[in-house]
Amino acid sequence: MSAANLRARVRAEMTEEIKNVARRHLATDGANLSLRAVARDLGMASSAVYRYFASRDELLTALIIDAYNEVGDAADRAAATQVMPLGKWLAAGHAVRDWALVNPHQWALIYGSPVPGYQAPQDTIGPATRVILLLGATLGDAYQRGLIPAREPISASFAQELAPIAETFQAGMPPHVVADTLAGFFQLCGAISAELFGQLNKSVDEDRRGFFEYQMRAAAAAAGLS
Amino acid sequence: MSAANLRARVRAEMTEEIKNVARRHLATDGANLSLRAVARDLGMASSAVYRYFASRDELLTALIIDAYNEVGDAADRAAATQVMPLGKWLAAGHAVRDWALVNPHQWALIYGSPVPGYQAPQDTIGPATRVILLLGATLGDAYQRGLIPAREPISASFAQELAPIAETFQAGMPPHVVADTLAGFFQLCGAISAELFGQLNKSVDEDRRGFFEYQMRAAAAAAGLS
DNA sequence: GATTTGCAAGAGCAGTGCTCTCGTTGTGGC
DNA sequence: GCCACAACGAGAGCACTGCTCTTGCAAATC
Repeated sequence: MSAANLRARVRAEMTEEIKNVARRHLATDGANLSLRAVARDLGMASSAVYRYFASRDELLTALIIDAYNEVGDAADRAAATQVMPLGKWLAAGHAVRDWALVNPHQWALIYGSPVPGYQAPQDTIGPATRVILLLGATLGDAYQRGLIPAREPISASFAQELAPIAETFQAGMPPHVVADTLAGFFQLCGAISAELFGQLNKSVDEDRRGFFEYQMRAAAAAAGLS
Repeated sequence: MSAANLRARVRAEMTEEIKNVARRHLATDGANLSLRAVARDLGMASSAVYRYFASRDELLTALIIDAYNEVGDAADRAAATQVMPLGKWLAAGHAVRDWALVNPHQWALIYGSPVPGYQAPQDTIGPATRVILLLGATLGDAYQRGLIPAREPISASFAQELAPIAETFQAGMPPHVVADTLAGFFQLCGAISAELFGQLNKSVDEDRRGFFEYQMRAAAAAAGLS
């Protein structure tokens, strides 16, 4: 029994070890991850790595799923510390940004331009939507609590366009809440990516956190939450 | 004289030809541009390409500068067709998005995650700031025309933080206009990247243009322009 | 016309992802 | 306890990459 588990346990440890080394390489060398270099660091032949990951893409996929879950966990944890929707909204945003600042290359992996030949498999779409679902739930909760004032309804065609996305959120969310959730999420992604990838002027690294919060508050205010 | 120009003219044509083929490869194979493949397509030895570009990075830099200028030209042209600031703002946004939809890989090159070992040289920062400067000029013009209502001033520390960026815009622009310009630009980048890189649900590709305009209008409204 | 310069081609080096084969070693059935 | 079997690691090898160096040729200059 325990002997039977030996192989499985060693395999699980080895898989995790490979991912850890790969993450380290990702942090130093950037996105062009070399499987051979990872194998060298582990003191094993490059062909041996293929016993654990069928290809470089599959290793990248594993890292991507882990990254999505890490940032999703961070956002969930931060939101859980707050009671009011605006507090959850801001806490989640800061949590995502903090995680991105600590793990910039993993952020680039999931929210940057897609890796050249890489095609995201189905396994990734679940973890990928966690943050946006959290934001949607937060705004939806605010709407149900009456914290978001009534607004003239969005045009019918626009509402119909957003319907498939609205289904993945809470039932009964009006289209403008769905739209503002997406807009807020894109603002979040744009702000973090711009800060990370150097679009922002170098001289403003003093209190970027304040400017980030300014934007997240503006996104919440655009939705009617302030 | 004309014979002396022959070399120079052929060289210029060859340089342009290499960039064109490289752009075509970029559009089909993604960001991992192969210099050898480009050379093969041109019917020349790979080593010959190094007479025109010292390295693969230098070729990428040339493509990046061209892309920045292309999107900058498109935004300038679109804004010039409008007279009112909100019209310029929306037209510029749509022009950038339209260009990105036609040239997604070039968009990824300039606004996606940076290429692995690539370090942007000084030559790129000029063309890189054209779009954001246009947006800043548009909001600044609206402010001077009195189209943006007075707002309670931003906190002193926040204003000081934005000062270095404000200097690159028009003189006398209040900090909140600077902040809203940046926020709008990040919203633009986030929305386009999300649309291009598939963050958006596949079912909503019908009228994404409408949702994009919704976001750009919200960004303008956040700045006080509507 | 002689010489210097710009250019293209080829060979070659070190590195990559990935495949195949070949011993070795742990695992489950008898 | 033994044995077939599957999992595993290592090595060689293939086609590819970016880049350098040398060699020969054509154009520009003196």
